[in-house]
Amino acid sequence: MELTMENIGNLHGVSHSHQTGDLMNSPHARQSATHRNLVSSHGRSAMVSSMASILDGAGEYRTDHSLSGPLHPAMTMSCDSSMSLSSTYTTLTPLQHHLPPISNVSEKFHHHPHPHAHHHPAHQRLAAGNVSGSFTLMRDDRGLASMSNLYGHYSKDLSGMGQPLSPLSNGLGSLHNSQQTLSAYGPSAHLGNDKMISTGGFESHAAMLGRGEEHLARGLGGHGAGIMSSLNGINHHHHHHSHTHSQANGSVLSERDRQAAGAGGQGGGSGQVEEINTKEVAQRITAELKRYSIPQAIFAQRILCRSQGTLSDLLRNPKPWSKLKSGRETFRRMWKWLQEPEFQRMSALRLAGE
DNA sequence: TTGAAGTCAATATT
DNA sequence: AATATTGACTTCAA
Repeated sequence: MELTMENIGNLHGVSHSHQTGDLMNSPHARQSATHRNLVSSHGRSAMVSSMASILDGAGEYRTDHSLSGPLHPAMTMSCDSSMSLSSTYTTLTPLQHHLPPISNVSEKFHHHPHPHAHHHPAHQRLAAGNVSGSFTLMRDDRGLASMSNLYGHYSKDLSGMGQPLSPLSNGLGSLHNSQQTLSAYGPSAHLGNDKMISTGGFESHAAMLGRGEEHLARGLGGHGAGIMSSLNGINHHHHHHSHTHSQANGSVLSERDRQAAGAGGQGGGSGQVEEINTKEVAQRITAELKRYSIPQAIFAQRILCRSQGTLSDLLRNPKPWSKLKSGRETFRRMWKWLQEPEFQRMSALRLAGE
């Protein structure tokens, strides 16, 4: 999917070279010539295999993409290059399907066509049928719960919240989500920037699209303050960076970009073409990782398909969107992850790693 | 050819 | 154990 987005994004910009570039980048292609290549390859194979299982007929799919065009969803697929070919039908799949308009929530799960029913696909299934709000929450909860099994640490967070399970806990669970929302607050203040994809304006869209979670959390706003403070705290603490970024704030982006957005704009936009407030995303990712005790290495590898060192650097010294080239893809992934409901995030972490 | 952007893998720190 | 830093290396665009 992301490819799709990428392509679209790049369209107005440069030509094909770009998209291919991205594709090539992530995988192993990079340092091919070197000896390292060998080394990297091993990790690669693992990924590939897992991917294959996820996408079941991956191989076929590629060749035959025309058929499955619409179905392969924006799901949590990991890195891999399989889609390079799929770029064909790019324009059509707006990534929208990712956020089904309420009624079709169940569809979402289709994408998860994994052949092996091995684990506990159960929770997903259950979750499916429902529509917005409250149900979404339920799903989340389940997701988390299941996750906790896999990752010991996750549970800790839950316990910390004080309410393991119970209907109410659902509410709370999503609540802590709100931290994201709150962050929206922060940046806007700093940057005074409006058009970033960051939580602000975008969020409403998301909500409209049927993504109950976020707006819901937002509604609860009350504690936002508390969380907020924590974020800010982080900011302040880290004053020690020796880096000389001209852009301490990070994101001063452009006014003119929005035209681009508008142009491409179709309302649906789950926002792929938009610019991302890298600083904010970095903060939020950092916060989430901490919250769930997800090590950078895991996140980097499974969600971003990057190394721990890379992630660490991106998190600490995010470059402004306007200065990014292919590196945008990485931030898009982070952003996308942030946009997903808990259970999906977790499953993504899980899937890529098995 | 050169330089910037991105990464990785190894290594240093915490 | 997790995160931070760094040197090497590729790719892309002047």
